[in-house]
Parts: sequence; structure tokens; C-alpha cells
Amino acid sequence: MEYQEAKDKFISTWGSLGTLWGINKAMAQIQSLLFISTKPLSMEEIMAELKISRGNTSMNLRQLMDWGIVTKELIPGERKEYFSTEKDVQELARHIAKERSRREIKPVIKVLKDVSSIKDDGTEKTRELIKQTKALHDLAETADAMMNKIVNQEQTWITKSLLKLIK
Amino acid sequence: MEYQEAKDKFISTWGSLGTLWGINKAMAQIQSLLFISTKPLSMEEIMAELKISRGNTSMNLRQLMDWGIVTKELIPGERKEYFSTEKDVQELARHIAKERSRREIKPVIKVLKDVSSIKDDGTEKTRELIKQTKALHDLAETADAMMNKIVNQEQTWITKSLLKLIK
DNA sequence: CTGAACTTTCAATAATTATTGAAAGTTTAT
DNA sequence: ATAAACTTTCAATAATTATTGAAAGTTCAG
Repeated sequence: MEYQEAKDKFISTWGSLGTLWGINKAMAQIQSLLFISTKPLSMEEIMAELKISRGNTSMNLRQLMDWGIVTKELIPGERKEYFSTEKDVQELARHIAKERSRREIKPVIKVLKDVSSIKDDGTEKTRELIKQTKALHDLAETADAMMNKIVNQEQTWITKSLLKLIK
Repeated sequence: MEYQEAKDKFISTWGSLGTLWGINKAMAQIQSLLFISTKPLSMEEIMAELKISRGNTSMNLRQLMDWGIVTKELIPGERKEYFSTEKDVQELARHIAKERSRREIKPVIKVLKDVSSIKDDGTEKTRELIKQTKALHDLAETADAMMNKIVNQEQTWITKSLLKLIK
């Protein structure tokens, strides 16, 4: 497999995996492209590589910046804006996990908590609703906590190693 | 909050969370309905409760059965088919994790492996592609393995200590 | 201040995905 | 074998989501 083929395959596969981490195709593809690029890319370059419109590129870059995984790089003397993504996979995973937790999981946990806290009127169906949503609530909370612990643990480890390097 | 309100809230919230585990709205809503039902439901009942068509109900029930989280219940003397879902959240999580791993994560890991195995021609861009896809491959593999370990409750010292950290 | 270089916005449109409903298919009782 | 009871299929349609592109907005050099 040649470079170009491997590159295209990577971008389209990673792009289609977007759903797995809750982002759209264009967003995922832009991130992929930046992830394997050896230097920051301009909007023009991204548009050309992925064959998407200026507007699309602009909006998706903004979303990626909202997610905290893409940053603007200002190159001295250049008018254009350049973009690059977090290159460290651990750090990338941390950002993604944190954002997904905040945007999607936490709000659902809140609803599960509310629903499982309704008054038990003694009927079978109410009891079942309470019981099952409570179980789901506990599971969701554990899973969310675990995910955050794992990714933050990684962060601690990285920070520790970094500190060692500095000393 | 009354029973009916709580029930509707649960079904629509859990339904909209469908994307999180990679299924569509109707599928997620049917599963939710069954999850809090005190008895197996017929197609008619599901259609009426969720206000969806017969065809839609049929197709989504089939998909839920493919996922292994809904089963047909044959009630003696009844012509109609009844459906129920796995009621144990741990078991449910296990099934979902296993299916997602098989359908989505494993194939992506395979592509990452192929892409990261291309011949190093010495150019910077090829080296970057290899380096980054390899890092992603390792991360994906670790995450997948860990998820399976956790849901399969194969509690080695690693997962045990992780669980302790959370509690 | 003006114009060139660049980015953002957003209404229109395209692409994708979900849903319907009626015809075809299946099963069972008689 | 027939008909009633029920389920599945799938072409048509609706709903949703993504994408475009041109106008409006911004920034900056001269």
C-alpha cells in the first residue's frame, strides 16, 4: 500500500468512525487530515485535500476548536490562519471523553436521576420504572466516572513524567 | 412528576441517547419501552405506545433481536408474538459493548493496523502517518480490550483497582 | 480611509436516513 | 384447502442533517 492510498484509507475510515465519538463526517475528516499532517494547514489546503467547500471547512473547524482538539496557529508574517490538531493520542482521548461526558452523558444521568426519584405510588408499573431507571442511573454514573478516571489518570501520569523530565 | 410524564421523559431521553450506542431513535425507544414494561409487549402495543407504524416496529424489533437485546416470547395459546428486552443492566451493557466492538471498533482497528504497516519510505509524511496511526491503533486496542474486560467482569487487579479508585 | 486578503454566516439545496402503509408472505385452526 | 390472524417487505415519501456558495463581515497594510 502506497502513502496516498494509506492516507485516504485512514481519513475515510477515521471519518466514518465519527459517529462513535459523536461528530460528523467532515469534522472527523478534517481532524484526521491534521492529525497526520507534518505541519499546520490553511483553510485553502484543507478545502483542496478533502474537496469540501469554504463554508463547510470554516464551520467544522470552529466546531473542532469548540471541542478543544484543534487550534489556530498564527504564522508570523502570514495573513492566513493555519490549523493543527492535538497530536498526542492520550490528550486527544482526554478531550473527547471530557466533552462527550459534559455534552451527552451528564445530562442523561440527570434525567435518569429525576425519573428514578418519582414518588412510589405502590403500583407495579411505577415500581418497575423506578427500579429500572435507578439501575440504569447507577450504571451510567459508574461508566462515566470510570471513563473520566481513566483519562485523567493518564493525564496525571503524563504530567508526572513531564515534571521528571524538567528536573 | 407523575408516572406517565416520567415514563415519556425516560423513553425520549434514552431514545435520543441512541446515537451514543449507535442505534436509531425508534430502536432505542422500543428498547426503552420494553425495559420498563412489567410484561412482554405485542407489536400492536408497541405501535400504539410509541405511535409508530407497523413496518417500522417490525424492522426495528428485528434489529434489536440481531443485537441480542430483545427476544420473542411465545405466550401459550396466543397467536401474536410478544417481545421483551434483557432486564439486567449489566447484561445489557455487556451485549451492547460486545456488539459495538464487533461491528465498529474491531474493523477500525484492522484498518489502523494495515495503514500503520505500510513501508517506511523515509519521507517525513510517511513517517508521520505511520507514527500517528500506530499510536491510534494502540489506543483503540487498549480501550477496546479494557471495555471488554470491564463489562465481562473479568476483574483482574487492574480493573479491581480502577473500580476502587472510583468508589 | 480604502481596498485587498481572508473568514464567517446563513438561506438554499443536496444527500442521507427514517418512516409509512399497503401488498405479499407466513402460520395456524378448522 | 381456505381463511383468518398475524408479520415482513419495500417502494414511496417524509424528516433530518450536511453542504454549498455568495454576500456580509473582519482585519490589516499602505
